[in-house]
Amino acid sequence: MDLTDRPDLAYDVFAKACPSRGTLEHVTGRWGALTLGALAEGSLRFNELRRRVEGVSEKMLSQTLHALERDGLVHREAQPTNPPRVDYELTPLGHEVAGRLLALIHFLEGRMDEVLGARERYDTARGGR
Amino acid sequence: MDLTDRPDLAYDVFAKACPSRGTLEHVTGRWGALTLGALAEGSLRFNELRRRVEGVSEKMLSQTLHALERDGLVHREAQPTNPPRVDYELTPLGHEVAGRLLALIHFLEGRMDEVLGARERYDTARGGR
DNA sequence: CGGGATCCGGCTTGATACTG
DNA sequence: CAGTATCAAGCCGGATCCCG
Repeated sequence: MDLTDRPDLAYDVFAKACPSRGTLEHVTGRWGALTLGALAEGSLRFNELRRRVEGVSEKMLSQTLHALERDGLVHREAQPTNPPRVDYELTPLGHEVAGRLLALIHFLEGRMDEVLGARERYDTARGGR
Repeated sequence: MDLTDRPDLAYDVFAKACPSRGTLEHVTGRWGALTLGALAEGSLRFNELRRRVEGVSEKMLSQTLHALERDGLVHREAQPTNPPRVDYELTPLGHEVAGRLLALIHFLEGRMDEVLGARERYDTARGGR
């Protein structure tokens, strides 16, 4: 596949002003990737997500969920009970995206020893500085 | 697959302090993803990369390449000629990562009309604000 | 519980200039 | 060509307070 020769492609992520670049960043961003990964198992409530995605703040989780909902990858289901209950789940499109994302994540997790080995070699080669 | 039940997994990206999270960010980050995508076609020189990845600054490209090289995903081949010539290419591990990344990118590019449609619906539903 | 609004410090980013 | 150094700006992200 030749990436330089796709004249028919409407949304080329390599183009500066293309909206696909923005969506890619929502999906692969620091919290977007982990949020999608967490929701791939099934629907979760706000604080369940917060616990699953270690280190995320309320603010960033909220922000991330809004972006993903706006892009049509996540569905928000609010029940007007008291206390309120809100469930987040992937849309069909979100599931397809999450599947490809998890393929990448799981591959990386399985090869981390190679990555860590490369890091050590790189660091010792370039001396302690 | 149940992500909550992987007790044997050494590098769980959902864990806060896990090095896999850092590597995932190098790979999926704003410039990391595009750099790996560009190199998936074949080796490129510094300024070729800079032109291919629209909008990246010299500094960020340099920084991105260092991180990817350190993680063992990119190989740097410098020839001590004058003027200097440096080629960057993916390692075998880098190719596997880039393949999975491109699967995600191409999928998103092909579904951008759905995403854009969802955005419009979201925006008009929530009034002009 | 499920968020929104605000403040604020610091890391990241992007120009610009400089070097080999 | 292939970068590094420097610096100002701004956006990200955390903390906090608030509300329904």
